Amino acid sequence: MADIDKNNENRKLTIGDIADELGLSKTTISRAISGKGRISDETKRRVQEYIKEHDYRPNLIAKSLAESKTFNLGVVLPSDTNLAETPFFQSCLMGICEVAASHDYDVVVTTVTEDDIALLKRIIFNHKVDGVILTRSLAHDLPVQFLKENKIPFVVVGSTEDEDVVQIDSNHSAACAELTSILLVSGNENLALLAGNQEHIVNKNRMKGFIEGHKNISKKANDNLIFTGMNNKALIDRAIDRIMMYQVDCIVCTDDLICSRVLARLNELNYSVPADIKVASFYNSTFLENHNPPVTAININVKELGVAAGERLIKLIAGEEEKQKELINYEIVLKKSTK
Amino acid sequence: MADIDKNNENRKLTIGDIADELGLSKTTISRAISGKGRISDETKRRVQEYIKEHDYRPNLIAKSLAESKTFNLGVVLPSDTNLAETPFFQSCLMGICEVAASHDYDVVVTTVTEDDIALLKRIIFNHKVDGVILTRSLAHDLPVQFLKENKIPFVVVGSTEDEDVVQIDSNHSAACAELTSILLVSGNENLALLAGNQEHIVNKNRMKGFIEGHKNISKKANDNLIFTGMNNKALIDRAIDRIMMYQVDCIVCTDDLICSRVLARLNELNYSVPADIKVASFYNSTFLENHNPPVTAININVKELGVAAGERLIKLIAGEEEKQKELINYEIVLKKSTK
DNA sequence: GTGAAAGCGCTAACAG
DNA sequence: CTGTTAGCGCTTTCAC
Repeated sequence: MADIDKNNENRKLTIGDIADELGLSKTTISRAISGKGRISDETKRRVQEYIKEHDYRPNLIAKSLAESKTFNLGVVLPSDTNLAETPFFQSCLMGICEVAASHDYDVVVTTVTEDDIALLKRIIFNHKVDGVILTRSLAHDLPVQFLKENKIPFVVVGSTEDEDVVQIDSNHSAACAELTSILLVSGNENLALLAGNQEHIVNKNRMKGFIEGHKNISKKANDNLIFTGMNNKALIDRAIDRIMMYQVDCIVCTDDLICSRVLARLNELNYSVPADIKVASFYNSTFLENHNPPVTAININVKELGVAAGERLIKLIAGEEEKQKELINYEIVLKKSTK
Repeated sequence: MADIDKNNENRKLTIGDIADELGLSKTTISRAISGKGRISDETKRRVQEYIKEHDYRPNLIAKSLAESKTFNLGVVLPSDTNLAETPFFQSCLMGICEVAASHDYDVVVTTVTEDDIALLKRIIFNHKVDGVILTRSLAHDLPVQFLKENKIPFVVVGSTEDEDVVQIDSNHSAACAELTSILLVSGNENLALLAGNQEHIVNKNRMKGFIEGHKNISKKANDNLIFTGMNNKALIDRAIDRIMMYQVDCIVCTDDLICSRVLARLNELNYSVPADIKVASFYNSTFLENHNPPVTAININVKELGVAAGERLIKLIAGEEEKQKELINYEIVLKKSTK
């Protein structure tokens, strides 16, 4: 008989069970839960009491199917090896998880490389997510192109030239310009820049800031002292050799990874910071803070970036359009490495 | 008429559409796709050809509902702040994503803190995942307790005393014992240990290894030189002051975060490594490799750990039981910091 | 070898 | 204010 099933302790409680138990219809139960549609306070109360008491948990899968919504946000992390070393993505993810949960969403993560977005395609074609957050921005951005083509709501943490794309970023070029100007007016005649992969928009913007920081005080950056594509130890070491042949006062790095190698190399060569040469970074990290001497850098609250991205995506999914670009604050932290 | 709907370009192709189009039943299409049940090679071929041609994507949500399976693995990341700085979790996650995708699973992440597992409860009660991977192991482990009570398949990356729990880890105590012995027999009389939070099983095991490393060569670790709970700068600095009053030859740290602070502090105090004092770490990182001098440490392939965990969980979900504990290899890397 | 029909648990017109 | 009914897209008995 049917009761056998219903009495089975392992069986999860459904909306139908509650309906039977309370002598109501499934619709009414559904309404009591969602609050949609008209329903008397009395029945609503009865239903909600029953739910509390019996610890009912709605089946989100069923809801998903009925509403064609997954209540999942997709987060795309780069799996290009060197990037896994950056705490940036992790902090950002934490922020996203936090907002997601507070809006009753969950987070599905997937990885891509610069030229392989198969795993992103997977979660889209399998209908696993309602929208996507990209955690970096590239010059030739496959994910952006793909998501636009497929009309999937998405936001990017970072900046792009593409005006239709919703972007959440800190104002890297402004921040870098500001720090650069500060360095220049505080007695540093010649700055050298060690910049990362120019395929990454963030690095481009930081370099732009470096150049603007010069312009802002009517100087011109020395092209011979700008090194791009500093992806590995060997390249950085070679750049430093070149730099030390000029009258450079301060080495500026676009990120903490480059900076960390720069500091190690200077140490190896027995140069002392800041006595022999100063060092600053456009991206802060605990390592740079812990370093001796502590390193001047630009601080951004990455988790907040994730939170903002999550909130925007959820609004986008709900169909609420807003301004396309959102900037979060930064902070310039002057430390001993440039004093 | 019904055709209006069917001709709608935006509508996703369903199993029913294919059935109509090919003059077959939904059942047959389903069988052709899954390979389950009897079906003629000819029809199977026809269906698969149609699918390729029209780029059909099955709706996993519907499949989930029908099979009561989500095809999602839950990954629990700690959101206790200091841990976000560790690339460990990120690398581990990359590994999990990789296996997941290769087995047609996706990855849902959540966060917990030492004493708040509300977000883990969320994904379980909402039926968002078929199983869970815990990425750290605590002495008083709320997630483990909760998952056991609710009979959810799960594996932990790390070790626990609880024998029923499926564990994937590297053999920390053995590795640490080995490194400790090596240090002792190569001329270091007195070793000091700076250990992290003992609530984390991994730190306990590393400390155990440190002590065993002494025993193995018939020595005894000096209790006065073992410092636990080294969670912050101030505590570490104070420990170092104490250490420098003894005849310590080498400072051993349980992880790279502690080690990074140790190196910075020694530098501040104008001690030179390895001339004045040697330094080693039980956990390697790019920072320690990039440091000058490079730091002796224990290397483990974290991504591999994630891969193993993912594979085990997928088997567990499929109902395949296996041995409870799995150890992956480690490697001891001797560098200049202890020479 | 194939199909009809029921069902997974929920939502959403449409009636009353 | 509440119930009836159909449906989301797929799987799975059970017949034929």
